[in-house]
Amino acid sequence: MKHESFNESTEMYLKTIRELIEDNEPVPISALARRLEVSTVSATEMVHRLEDNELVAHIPYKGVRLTEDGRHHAREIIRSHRLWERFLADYLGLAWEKVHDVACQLEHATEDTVTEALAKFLGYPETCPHGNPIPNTDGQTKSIPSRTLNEMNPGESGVIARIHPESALLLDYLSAHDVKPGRQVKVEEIAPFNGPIMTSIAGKVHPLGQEIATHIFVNETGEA
Amino acid sequence: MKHESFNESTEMYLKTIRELIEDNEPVPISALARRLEVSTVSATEMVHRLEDNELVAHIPYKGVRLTEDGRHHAREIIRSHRLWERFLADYLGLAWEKVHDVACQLEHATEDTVTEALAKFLGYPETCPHGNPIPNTDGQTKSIPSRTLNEMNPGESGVIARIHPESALLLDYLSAHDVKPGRQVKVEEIAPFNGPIMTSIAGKVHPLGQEIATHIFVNETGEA
DNA sequence: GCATATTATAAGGTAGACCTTAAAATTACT
DNA sequence: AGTAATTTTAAGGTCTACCTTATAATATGC
Repeated sequence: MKHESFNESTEMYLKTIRELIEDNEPVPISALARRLEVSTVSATEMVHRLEDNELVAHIPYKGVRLTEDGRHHAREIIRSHRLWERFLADYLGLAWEKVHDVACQLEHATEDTVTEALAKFLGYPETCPHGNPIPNTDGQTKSIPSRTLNEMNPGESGVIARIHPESALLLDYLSAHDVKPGRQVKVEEIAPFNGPIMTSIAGKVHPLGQEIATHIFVNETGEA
Repeated sequence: MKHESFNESTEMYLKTIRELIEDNEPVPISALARRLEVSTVSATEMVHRLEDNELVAHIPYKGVRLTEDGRHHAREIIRSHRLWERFLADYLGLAWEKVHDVACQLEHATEDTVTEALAKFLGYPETCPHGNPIPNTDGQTKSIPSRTLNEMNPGESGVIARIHPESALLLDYLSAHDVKPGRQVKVEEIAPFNGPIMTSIAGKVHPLGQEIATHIFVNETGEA
């Protein structure tokens, strides 16, 4: 396992690929490009560079997979990111919805030894403030069994477990509507034609769009 | 006072210029280039870019001065750097000689609001672990009245106050020889022809080169 | 005052990470 | 099987921050 350090772009791609992986399917370059807000041509170019560095494997017309090396680096970046988020929220008192952006900068400025020291200082927390698991050094990520809000049916309720993937815009919106891990949520009604999901959170009713709902993971507690 | 954010190169130049200022004299581009380890041509190009952004004023054949804006940014970076050093040393337990390099990365990933929160968390420390003053928000930097070791005469002694400017190589060397702020130091003898300065620190005799000595600031406590 | 440094400018080049437009290859749908 | 959509490749461009080599301008020391 090499311990090279890569630049910010490389790290962003690796991290994003890992965030977009679902069921071990290769991640389409178009999905990558969308998330990173670059053209597909640029993303393709970059994927070639990542291939040269043996960080990803590209299956034409299918997508990219992380190599062992790539997975390792992605994990370290995500680990660093989520640990910094904990620090920023718990020790510096920065707002829940702001820590993500700051951690996005800090994650690239942190080598493994520092990440380790930070983890120790924080007492090896298991999740970031948005509920996402902090991978440990040996690659174990505590999987959280939960469904996304858009998969739930009217009448079902649960507890918000995590927001994923995060973005400043999303977190700002959710924060303003009091949607945070730990909150009890109930699906009241789903409007037709992919309309908003009417949810009640802390006594109030919030209409949440379908796309937003895919970012909200809920631990079900039963029907009501 | 604008609150733009600049890239790492820009910040490194501003910081370096501020570190090289002495007696308000303009900093020669050659000195800048040497410290940043780039060619004088590259440094000149970059200085032109900084001029375009109104961060520095260049006096041909003399050197560069920071503008009001440039000074402000340089101060914020140095503030952030030294606060991170305190955090890394005091809370994460990283080695005295290692924190500089790590802080060099973190400083560029930190916006002013985070620097503020960090300062508060740390209890507004006045110096970094290497003894350098942490500038406060309104531009005040506690000046430390001290001489560099190479200006001292045989027989004089004092307490090491600060190491400046810092670099990984220098700090590693000094750490290995137990040269740190707080240590009592006495100049025993100065070898001729710019030879080493024989100093006694904590009972042991250390020969220190002239160049290294210019980085060691001492508060005199009298002669002996 | 003149030769020697030092400093500045000019010219041409590289690498990384983007961009656009356009054409070719492949996959997916009916 | 054929068309439409997606994906990839190609070509040409931009910007930043570097590089080298070479020449011009200014300073400094004797």
